[in-house]
This record gives sequence, structure tokens and C-alpha cells, in this order.
Amino acid sequence: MSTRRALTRNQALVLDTLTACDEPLSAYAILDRLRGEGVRAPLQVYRALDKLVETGLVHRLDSLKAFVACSHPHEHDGAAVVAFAICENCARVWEFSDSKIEDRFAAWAEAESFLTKATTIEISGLCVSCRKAAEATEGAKTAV
Amino acid sequence: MSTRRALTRNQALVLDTLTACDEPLSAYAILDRLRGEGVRAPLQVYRALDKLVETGLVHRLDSLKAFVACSHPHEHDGAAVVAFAICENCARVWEFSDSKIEDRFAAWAEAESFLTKATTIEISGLCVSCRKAAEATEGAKTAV
DNA sequence: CAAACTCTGTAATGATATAACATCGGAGTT
DNA sequence: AACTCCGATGTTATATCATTACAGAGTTTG
Ligand SMILES: [Zn+2]
Ligand SMILES: [Zn+2]
Ligand SMILES: [Zn+2]
Ligand SMILES: [Zn+2]
Repeated sequence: MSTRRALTRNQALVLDTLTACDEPLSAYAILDRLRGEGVRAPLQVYRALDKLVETGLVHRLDSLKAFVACSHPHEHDGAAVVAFAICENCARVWEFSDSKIEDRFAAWAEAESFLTKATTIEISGLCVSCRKAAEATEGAKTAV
Repeated sequence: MSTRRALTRNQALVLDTLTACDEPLSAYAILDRLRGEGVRAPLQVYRALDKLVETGLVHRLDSLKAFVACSHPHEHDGAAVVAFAICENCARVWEFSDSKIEDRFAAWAEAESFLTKATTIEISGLCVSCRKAAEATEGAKTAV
């Protein structure tokens, strides 16, 4: 057993950086934060990210070209389809899954005989706090 | 009325290129195919793509960093959530939508007070023909 | 020890996307 | 026609994201 291999130094550094940050970071942003730790080249970061993504500890958000630490590791080990809601104002990310949605995708794939290997779902918009802030500003503007 | 503006020369060239191609193309691949028509710089392609994506005639597939002509324009004018199934072998794309899936996303957003602005769904896997081809090869391998 | 393997470091390069600036040309006005 | 406005265009340079290629260091395993 024990597919749960310990992290290498670079992997741990990258994961810690992402975990400490409440918004997604690009590979080069991670690199910048790790120069003090002796990380010098993009490839060192990309290699660590590859492994972390592979093991599910980190997710890549295609729409942002950025990476984020999984907010609930161990829960969606492998199979589950996860959706990401990304606030375009504060950049925070909410991760959720929904078995009904999974079922519908599975039904479509079944009907088309499509063999699904990966599903990417990214929703962009405004989180509740940014939304309220925006509405307040908007309200003030129209009121005056 | 008539938000249905005619396409400019560059926009028409780019759209024609994508429509004539049965797989997604990167911006630079489009550029290469249009050099004969006098298109010389990436920006000319990106500008045309921006407009085409904005009007819904073209979609960008984040997971491929590539663009594809909409397979049924005018149908999903604006609102609808569209999912793309992409064959990782032949690169062809199937575009579909499902109101039940939309409802579930809307329900999540409602519960979280998240204001959705865009939803990206990309499924990668094997289309029916590539899947059958792969299974045939696999079968032959194990049989012999 | 040596083979096989994995992780590492470094340099160079490739691929994707945008910034900045000058210019062109049609639409509406005078 | 001359003037102005505004969006599209062309060009160069640059920013950002990601990979290839190669060599070395450390570990298991036989
Ligand atoms: Zn996760
Ligand atoms: Zn927010
Ligand atoms: Zn479409
Ligand atoms: Zn296929």
C-alpha cells in the first residue's frame, strides 16, 4: 500500500507556499516566493507542481493559469468531479462537488459512448462579500 | 437593434480558418495559416479572436489553449452554459448543454450568494471512434 | 560495486499573450 | 470639402507561461 509518498523538499516548499496563500498563484509567482529558499529555476517549481497535481494536493485552474492548494484533500481521492468557483475580484476559490452534476455528465458520456478521463469546471464571478461591496458602490452611485 | 455587426476582414479570415478546421487551433496556428492572406502578427489574430469570442462565434478551450468555431451559433446566445467534450486522441470537440446541470450550478450559486458571470466546462477523454480503435488495439495485444 | 531509478540543478528555448504607438478609414458634422 | 470622432489596423517589442535537453547526486536493489 502506501501510495502516500512523503513529499520531497521542493514539493513541500511549493505546497506550503500555496497553502499559506489564500489565492491561486502562478508558477512564476511561487518561484519568486521561494528564491530565498534556494529555488532558482521555473522547472523546479513546475516539477513539484506536476507531482502535487498528480496526487491531488494541488489543482491547476486553467482559466487563471494558476495553481491552488486543495481545500479538502483526501476527500476527493481520484474519482470525484470538482467544480471551482473563482471570485474575479478577490481571487479566492471555492471548491465543491455535486453528485447530481456528475450523474448528468456520466449520462451524456454514456449516450455518446465518450470515455471520460477528466472533467474541468470553473465558474468565475463575484463572491458574496465582493458582490455586496460592488452593490453598495453601485447603490451610492445611482442614489446620488 | 442589430447588435449583429458584420465581421471585419481579419475576423472573417480567422473565423473561416476555424470553421474549415475540424479541430481546435491555437492563435499561432491560425496565424500560420493566414500568412498568405497578409496576416503577419499575433496581435492581429488575437484581436479578431477577442471579438469572435465576445460575440459567441468562437470558443476558447482553456484546457487546450486553443480556439474552436462554435458548432451551433445563434443557439446559445449569451446565457446558456455550454460543456465541451474533447477527444484527446483526434482533438475533435462536442459541444452540448444540459439545463439540469445549469440548475444545479445555479442552486449552488444561490446558496452561496455567488454571482456567476461565466462557467467553463471541459471534459477530456476519448470519443467513440477513438475509443473503439484503442480497444481493438488493446484486445489484439492481450489476445496474442 | 554496478545497474536502475528518482529527484535535482542549470541553461536554453518554445509557446502563448499583451503593451505601446503610429496610422488608416469610414461616419457624422459643419 | 474639411473637420472630428472612433474603431480597426499594422508593427515592434516585451511579458508571461511552460518544456526540452543534458548532466549530476542520491537511493535502492541485485
Ligand atoms: Zn481539491
Ligand atoms: Zn471576492
Ligand atoms: Zn457554441
Ligand atoms: Zn477521437
